[in-house]
Amino acid sequence: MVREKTIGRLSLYRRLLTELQGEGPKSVYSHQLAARAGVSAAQIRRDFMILGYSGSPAQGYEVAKLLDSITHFLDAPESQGAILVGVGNLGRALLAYFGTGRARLRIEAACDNDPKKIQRVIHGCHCYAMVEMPEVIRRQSIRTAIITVPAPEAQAVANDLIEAGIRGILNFAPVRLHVPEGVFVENMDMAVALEKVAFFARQHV
Amino acid sequence: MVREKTIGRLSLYRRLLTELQGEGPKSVYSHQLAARAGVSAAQIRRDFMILGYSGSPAQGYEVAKLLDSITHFLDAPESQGAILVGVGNLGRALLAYFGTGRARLRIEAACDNDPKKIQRVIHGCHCYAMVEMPEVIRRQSIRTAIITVPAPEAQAVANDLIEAGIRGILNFAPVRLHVPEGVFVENMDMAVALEKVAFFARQHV
DNA sequence: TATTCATTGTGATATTTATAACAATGTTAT
DNA sequence: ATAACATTGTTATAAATATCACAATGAATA
Repeated sequence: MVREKTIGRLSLYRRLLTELQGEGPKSVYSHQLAARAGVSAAQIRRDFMILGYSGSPAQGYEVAKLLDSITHFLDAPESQGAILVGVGNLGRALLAYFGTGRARLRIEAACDNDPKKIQRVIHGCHCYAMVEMPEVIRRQSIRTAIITVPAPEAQAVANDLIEAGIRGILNFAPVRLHVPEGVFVENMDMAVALEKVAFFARQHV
Repeated sequence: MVREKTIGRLSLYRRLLTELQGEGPKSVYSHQLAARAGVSAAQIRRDFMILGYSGSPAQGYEVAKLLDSITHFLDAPESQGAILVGVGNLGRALLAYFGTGRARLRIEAACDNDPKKIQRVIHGCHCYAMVEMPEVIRRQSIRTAIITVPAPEAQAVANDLIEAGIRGILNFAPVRLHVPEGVFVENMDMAVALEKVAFFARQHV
């Protein structure tokens, strides 16, 4: 019943609303948020239906209350951690990217099997040895993982992660992971994305 | 008429088929490729309908001919270049990631406004000053761009890129770009992706 | 040669996702 | 007060996407 695309947009709306809040306005209309999000106003109102918060036809939505509603819907009651596996170029870039803030969803640990990285702190995140991974995941009750290892290792890493209790994987390795029922995988396949863009760059002329 | 999702999958199939070719088999059945791609066999056969290449009910698809057909459909007749703007952590990681091979689609140039990076070669890619960007794009007939600049700069960069002739953008900045009709944008919003994974890691229990 | 069989290509159908449309709301202007 | 208006919430509709189902194919076997 929960639409996958809707979840992604709610996350986007939350970020946009947080930015908006910093600019002053206490309330916002669907069409204003729509313009920032690059979606239709109808889409926004439809997405908000699952939140259980209603705006007013005259004032629109109260930014603060809307943010509360989205956060209540999206986030776990307690703060949630993630683990990143594979501290190569891309892994480090992601550690830096996610480093700042995000009280509710942080990368709490990294893993690699390169001795030069193990027990180091990289962009503010402690790097453990691969063998320590299951214990870290269990100790910190982590359910979300980011895979940034080379393609040939990705499936084995995924298996270990799932074995240790991971239930959601953000996969940057250019491989389709085979996972059991109940494990959610989101693929960030950058090679595919770039080829898609190149294709439509020609079509859309 | 060309389905966006289909293009992405064709790109994926091509990569999987190239891997497969290295393993020996000269032909492949839809269900074999489906297993590797993590989609249904029917999905594969349907996607292939736009290629104008038919397999045989007995032999399946000839890998080499299939690869030719996909490449003929996806790629430009001449090789196509891309430009990357923003050589920060993520930008460098992508230069490394896309560095190897890809004869038909290469990152031919990078841009930044940090004097320490300008006129350097980073992961095999020459870094130009931002002011040189339009000229590089025009000279090398580049139509595809990757944006990895900080969020506040992304829209201005996009405007300049489009002005210079870019028609497809792979956007890593956590901002929705406003672009004119005829310009294709693919957002790689990693914060949104991670939150989505975290959400479904809890739901899918 | 006739039969069996797994597979293909594609029309029909289902599901997901997005848009359109509009009554209900409540503020503002008259 | 009342009318005019822009906006909301939601139902109805459309478009995009995925699955199902099966006749047609042609190699392998008998």
